[in-house]
Amino acid sequence: METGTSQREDHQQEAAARRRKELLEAADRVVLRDGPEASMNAIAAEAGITKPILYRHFGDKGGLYRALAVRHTDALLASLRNALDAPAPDRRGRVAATLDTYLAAIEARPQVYRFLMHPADQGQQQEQEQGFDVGHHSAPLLRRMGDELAKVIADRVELGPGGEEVARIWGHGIVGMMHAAGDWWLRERPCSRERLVHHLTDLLWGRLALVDDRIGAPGLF
Amino acid sequence: METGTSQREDHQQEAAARRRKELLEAADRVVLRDGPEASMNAIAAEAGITKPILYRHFGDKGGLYRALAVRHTDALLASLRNALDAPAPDRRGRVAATLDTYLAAIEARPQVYRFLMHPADQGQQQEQEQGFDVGHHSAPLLRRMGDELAKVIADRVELGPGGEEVARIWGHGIVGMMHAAGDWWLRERPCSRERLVHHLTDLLWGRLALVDDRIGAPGLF
DNA sequence: GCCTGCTGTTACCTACGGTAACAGCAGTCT
DNA sequence: AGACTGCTGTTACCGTAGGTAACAGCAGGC
Repeated sequence: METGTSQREDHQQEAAARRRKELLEAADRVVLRDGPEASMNAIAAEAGITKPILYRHFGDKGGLYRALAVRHTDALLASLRNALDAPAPDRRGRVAATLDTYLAAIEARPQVYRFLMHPADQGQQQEQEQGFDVGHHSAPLLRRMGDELAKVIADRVELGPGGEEVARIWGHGIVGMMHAAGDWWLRERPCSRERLVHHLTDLLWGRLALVDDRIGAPGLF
Repeated sequence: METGTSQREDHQQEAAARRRKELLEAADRVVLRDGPEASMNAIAAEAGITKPILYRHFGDKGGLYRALAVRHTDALLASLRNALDAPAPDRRGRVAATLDTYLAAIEARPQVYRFLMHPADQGQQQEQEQGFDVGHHSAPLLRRMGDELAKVIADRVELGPGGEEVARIWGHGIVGMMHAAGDWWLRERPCSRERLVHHLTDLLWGRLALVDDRIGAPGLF
């Protein structure tokens, strides 16, 4: 019959999924320790096994890295959505809270951040039916955040005709602003997180348009 | 005496500099053809020599890549400064022109762009007295652009007390916005360059603060 | 003629990603 | 019971990449 077989298959799939999780956790530890250039050997050793098993589970290095990235990206996106939906007096408050959530996350775990943002360009092979569920879920973090924010903007703000296009542009632009400023801030720590959030929100709120030209400057910029 | 020796040294240095330039041009061709993961062997072959010479000139792969990046980055930054200084009716016009210059550049030579922006994280070794002039001139493009824009903002806009901090934050934020939006746009080509520039400038000009909430939305974002 | 400092070579090392080929051990089918 | 399947795990290997001796030749200054 089929039930016996499928029961067994279920058990095996379940076991495989558990194993996969264990492997991912081991990989996580290594990446956290060694940075994004952790080797497959090192990860296998940390997991207490040898390379071929890793390859059976994840196909290739890119597969493993994608799986890892998906986990972290999902977690970060969830907390961002949370901040975007949290109660706050006004839209500006919510935007500031979301920026702060992001910055707090990268501040708390810079190694993870480095791994997600600078994944050493792990090749652009197409789907190729590897059999894993990673698919296009693996779009790098920046693009995924941009897309998500675009959706939120298109949903919640009235932009008139062509608004969807504007929402996408703004989504990716804002995410990029947050990312670059965060990256720089994380390296140089030139000020507190609050001040950074405040000034970025100011920028987004159009203060650039409002400030005066410097006296003596040639009226430029 | 010393004059003879130093004359000779001058000649040698000069010859070395020429050679270096030739090698860089060869490397450039290979990178343009093969993308950022071009191998040292391939570059050496293109230059008509073998690996050790490359290593004598550039120390290691990172050194070569940095030297290449500096060339392209300098060129791009020069054209951006140009756009920022060009005559335009108002500040908004200048900002739009600068955005457009950047986007036109990455549109014209996406391979170079990919090489500069996703340089496969070529390690973070400190200076180490390698003897080359690369030094901290090699800060990745994004950070250099951010710093440059920060200078321009601080110079030309009156931001009041603490303005330098604000200028740096804005500089890196704006550059990040431009970069992420450009990266996304280059991949998806969802609209013309003009529209992208227009909407980004709008964003920078505070339209986000001005638009109404969508009717029916929970008043959020 | 000898030394110095470059250019260039061949030949090698190490480390990494990736892949057979094989052994063992469940549970299933006959 | 035994053959079969599908996993887990291994050792041992391959190709290629970055990087490094060690050595040969060739200019010019002493």
